[in-house]
Amino acid sequence: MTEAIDKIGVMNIPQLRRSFKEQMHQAREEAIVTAASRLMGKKGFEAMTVEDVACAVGIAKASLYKHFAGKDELCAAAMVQVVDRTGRFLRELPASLPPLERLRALLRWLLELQLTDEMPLMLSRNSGLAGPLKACEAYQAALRDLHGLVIGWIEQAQQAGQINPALPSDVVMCAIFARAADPMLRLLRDRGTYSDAQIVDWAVDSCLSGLAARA
Amino acid sequence: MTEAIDKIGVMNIPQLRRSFKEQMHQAREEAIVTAASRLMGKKGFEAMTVEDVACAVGIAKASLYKHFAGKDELCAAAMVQVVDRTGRFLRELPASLPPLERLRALLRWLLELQLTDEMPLMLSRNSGLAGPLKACEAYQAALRDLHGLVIGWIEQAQQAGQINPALPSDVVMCAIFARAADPMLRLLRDRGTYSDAQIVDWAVDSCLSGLAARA
DNA sequence: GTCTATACAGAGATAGAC
DNA sequence: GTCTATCTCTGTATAGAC
Repeated sequence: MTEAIDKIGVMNIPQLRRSFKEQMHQAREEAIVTAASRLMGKKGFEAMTVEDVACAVGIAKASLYKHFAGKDELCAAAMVQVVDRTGRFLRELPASLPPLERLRALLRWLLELQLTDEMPLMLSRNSGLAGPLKACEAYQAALRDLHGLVIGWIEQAQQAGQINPALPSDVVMCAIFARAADPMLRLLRDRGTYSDAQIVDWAVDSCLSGLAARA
Repeated sequence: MTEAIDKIGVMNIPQLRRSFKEQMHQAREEAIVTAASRLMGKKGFEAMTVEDVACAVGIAKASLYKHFAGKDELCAAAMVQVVDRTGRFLRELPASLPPLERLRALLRWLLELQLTDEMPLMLSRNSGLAGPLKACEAYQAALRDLHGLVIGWIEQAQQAGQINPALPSDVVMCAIFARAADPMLRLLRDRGTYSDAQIVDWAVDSCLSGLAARA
């Protein structure tokens, strides 16, 4: 009996422990990326420091470098995460939702990401992360994936006469994705007169109306 | 005779030389601000260094500090300059131009500033200059001035049934000014498929259509 | 893998001679 | 007012003990 247990132990525990360690490792990495994402959303890529992230997670700066080669890689991982989350959100939309409503849902998602100070999907102009991100294959692939999805909906909405068919579909796509870093939200919020919900409504509405088919 | 000349000399030359010096001083400051403006447009506030600016002007970094107390003040001056230039442009529009066309001209101006890599009128999200700029009275005053002008045109266009009267005029204003830092331009330009002129046309058009009165 | 301590680099700002 | 040389601080990244 004890032999049997020992055997199980010998056979399995090392594997279990290894798996456990890996889970811990991955959990820690996720915590780091999430913290980086939040800080980047609040302060921007340049202003956020690696130390900030380490503090937020509760580890030492040097430990962080065991997980990520540097600030660029860490932030690129954060960008990949937000693109992936967006992709998941889009794929979970009810199958019954018509293309135009999918686009509206995407717009709202992008704007809310920005307003809640999370990592916006789009880098703002002149971000120092733009270069490293161009070289990050994981990011580029995730983005291409999103683009394919969205372009499809746009073309359907154009065929349905809801989106201006005179606009190339990639122009429409850029117009929508650009809202993720639209300064309008901050401008309006800083006025202090309107609620966040109201601001998002206006932004969604004016964007889609601008792309709608004309009479 | 020599006495007379001397007298003129004594009386006027000091004044002339002083005026000359002041002109030089002002010209140098303008050159500095202009260089800062360009560099800030290209690289952004954080990435641009004071040394960059000094090099571009052809002076030493320390000399620059005789003109401006620091980087913040220098960049604030650059922002004031671009706001002032925009104000001049708007006031020079032909008196016959109807309000909606004035707004269109403003939009085009803002977008072209951005595309030509000059200092955009709007800071992009999370710029480190945002704080200092809030404290800069000259900037705030210049901006208020612009706002008053533009709000007036918007209300006229609303009364003429061209701009959606359901939108508060300051919301329309924010929507327009935000285009100055709209990431859409960069996104489209990076695709490499369209000309700058085409891009600006689409951006102007989709923005104004989004704000137009609905059927 | 985590920590403390430190090296290294870049950029803002200043000192002091001319 | 301009210059060269320097200070100082901050932030990325690494060394080395445990």
